[in-house]
Amino acid sequence: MNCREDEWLWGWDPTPGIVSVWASADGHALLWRRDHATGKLSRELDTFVPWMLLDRLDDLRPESDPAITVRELSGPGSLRYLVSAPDLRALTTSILQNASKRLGRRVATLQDFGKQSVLSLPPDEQYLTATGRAYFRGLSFDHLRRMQFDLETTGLDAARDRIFLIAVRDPAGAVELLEAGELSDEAEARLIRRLVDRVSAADPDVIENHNLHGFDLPFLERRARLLRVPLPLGRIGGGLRQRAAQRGAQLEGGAAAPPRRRVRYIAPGRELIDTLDAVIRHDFSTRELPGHGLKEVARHLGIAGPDRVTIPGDRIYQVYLSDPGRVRSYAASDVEEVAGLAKLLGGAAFALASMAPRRYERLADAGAATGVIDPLLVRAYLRAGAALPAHQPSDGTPHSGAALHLFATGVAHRVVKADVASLYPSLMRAYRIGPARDHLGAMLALVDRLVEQRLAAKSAARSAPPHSPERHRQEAMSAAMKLVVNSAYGYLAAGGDLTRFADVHAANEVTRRGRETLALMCRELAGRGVTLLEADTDGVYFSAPEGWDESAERRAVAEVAALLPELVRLEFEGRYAAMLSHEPKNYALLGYDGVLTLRGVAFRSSRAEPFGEKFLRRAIALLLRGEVEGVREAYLETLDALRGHQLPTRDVASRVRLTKSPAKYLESQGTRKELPYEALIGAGRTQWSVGDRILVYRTRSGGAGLVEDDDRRDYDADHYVRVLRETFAARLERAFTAEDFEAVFADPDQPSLFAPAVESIRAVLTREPDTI
DNA sequence: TCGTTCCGGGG
DNA sequence: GTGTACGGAACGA
Repeated sequence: MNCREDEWLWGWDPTPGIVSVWASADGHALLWRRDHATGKLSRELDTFVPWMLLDRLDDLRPESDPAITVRELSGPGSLRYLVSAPDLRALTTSILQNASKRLGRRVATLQDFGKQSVLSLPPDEQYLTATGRAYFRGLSFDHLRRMQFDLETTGLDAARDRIFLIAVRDPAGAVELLEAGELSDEAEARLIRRLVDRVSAADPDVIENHNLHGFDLPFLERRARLLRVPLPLGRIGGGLRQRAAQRGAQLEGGAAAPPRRRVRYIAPGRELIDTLDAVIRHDFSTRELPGHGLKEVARHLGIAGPDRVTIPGDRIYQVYLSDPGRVRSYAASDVEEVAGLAKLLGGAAFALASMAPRRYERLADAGAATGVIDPLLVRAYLRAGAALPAHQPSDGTPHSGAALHLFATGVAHRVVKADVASLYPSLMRAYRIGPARDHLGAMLALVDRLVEQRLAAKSAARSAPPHSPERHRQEAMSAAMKLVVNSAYGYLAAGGDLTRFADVHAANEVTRRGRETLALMCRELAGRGVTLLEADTDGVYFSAPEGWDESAERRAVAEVAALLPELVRLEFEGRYAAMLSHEPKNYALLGYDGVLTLRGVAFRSSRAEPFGEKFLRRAIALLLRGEVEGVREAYLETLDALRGHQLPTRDVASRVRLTKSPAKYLESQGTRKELPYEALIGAGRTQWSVGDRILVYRTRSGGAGLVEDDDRRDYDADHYVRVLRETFAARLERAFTAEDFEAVFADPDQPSLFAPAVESIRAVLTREPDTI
């Protein structure tokens, strides 16, 4: 760590082992540090001089308070006065008083000045920014003492429902199940006290769960408050504290309270980590997760055990009453999976905490632009002694986006995907596009450094033994760096005055270069004889001419790659036997290994009836293999199965989430009947909770059916036959001429004299008018 | 039908 | 003293 750019990225103070920081406005900072060799935790008190940045000195009276020091920073930025004082609160009060006098109106908080006039960070971030310290130096993820707990409750409403069981996994991996035994205030209070005891005894650095901030902590806090049980989950006294947050617990506060104030909880000395944040962040770049729920994600990532018990959320307490063993197993699996998930996906936040001057838990849920890049830039400017530019309102220039082209629809063969990895940051680097007001060039310097060091981390990960801590560390570092690099563009493009250095003109220049690059790729590929299918932002699908083998495909991509600027790297991303191109961003791919991938809402929708999804998968696989007769057979079989009621009711039902309470639905029932609620009422249910998910279908008698444990098979076959044709078979429309489509999906009950023979039908590819 | 708002997750 | 995801589904005239 010697050069200036490295200090911008990592800070400069080498203090190792920081696992938590708690600083206060009077200049005291408590540090908890873990020794990497012995694993021992130490607590130390440090001091710092609280500071803030101001754009003017009008409201300071240094002559009357000699403890206040002012340093003027260099350069053109308007936040140019670095003001320090031993006590932030006293300084703030004095500034506000003076400002109120000067302006002749009451100025209540620093925020009233507007962020163009003042920058005042929370004490922990002042401390980290000023000292150049950061979390976790010399530690790997496994050095952290991590504890997981998961509440099982009788429902979702903390005002009414109770906690009856808590699964706790200690840092050594032992799982313990705490149970209330009965539904009473005393039993529940005892249960909460036992949880607090376990946390104190294990003394973890980190507490983790899935949706910890959205469910477990707010529920626990509310129950503890109602039962008057103290909740000292942190390492210093007192209960939980709060911070404002975008996602988190909706604060209840009366009906007239300001809407949607959300908070997250803080337990000083520990870091409260929600694996849901890590999942969302991961899916943001991969876009491959089926959902963000713990069970789905654990299954998808191979963390779930084969004997994982699943119970629908609204049945957990009922099941507990009749078969407590199942719920114990369920809850134990939850904390095990959370521990696995936190390690698998949480490494990026861990790595970010060793760069940016913020607490680990803040970096785990922060958006990368305002949450990571901005703190890095603030620290860089202060380190350089340079004044910071203030936020600037938009000049009205609209933001222009990426390109999207659909060149052909229908079925194509020998499909190749080529794309530019990290297109936007590459363009920023290649053409030196950065924020106009960033006079230090810190943003581009950071992006350059991150890209270079990411390559190093990737190669270090590859050469480390699989599953080793070193491999995990390097992979996590690489993921973190990718996250920051890819959000650099988002930082530029952020609307309004959200980010300090936001610059629409620079952002538009990036997208313009992006469109230009994509167009060049498409033209050059087409010029080499391929058929373009679809191009989106940074990548293109094309179909290779008959007779090309993989090396010919690669050669074409490499030739085009050579025409692009240095740093903009076009890569051969994959090749597929066939593709069904339906609409922009909606397509199916059949790999040479036989694996079928469906993309886009047309092919995967959460509400889709299972029989239709199964038909669609089967029909598309056959279609892409050239077996049109098979497609017809699949269609006829599904028709027959529906008409003969051979399919279980579950297969025709849609999964819907309830958004109206019983009372609210009864209010509107007169004006509009809705299938899900009619199904509930028809099944004799008068109580349900908003958020419950149910399976509903349309019955033969035109009513609404609720799928429970039984299988009544009284669904309206004609209705589902129409659904089969109109919503599922219709997804194959582009694959055929209109006449052929009618023949393939003709109803045998309504024979047509002039239909072409299905065995002679071939799928087609149709050029769309889109040109470049 | 179209624009706008809400949601994702947790029991 | 938070952060501008994104794409579908539900809502409200």
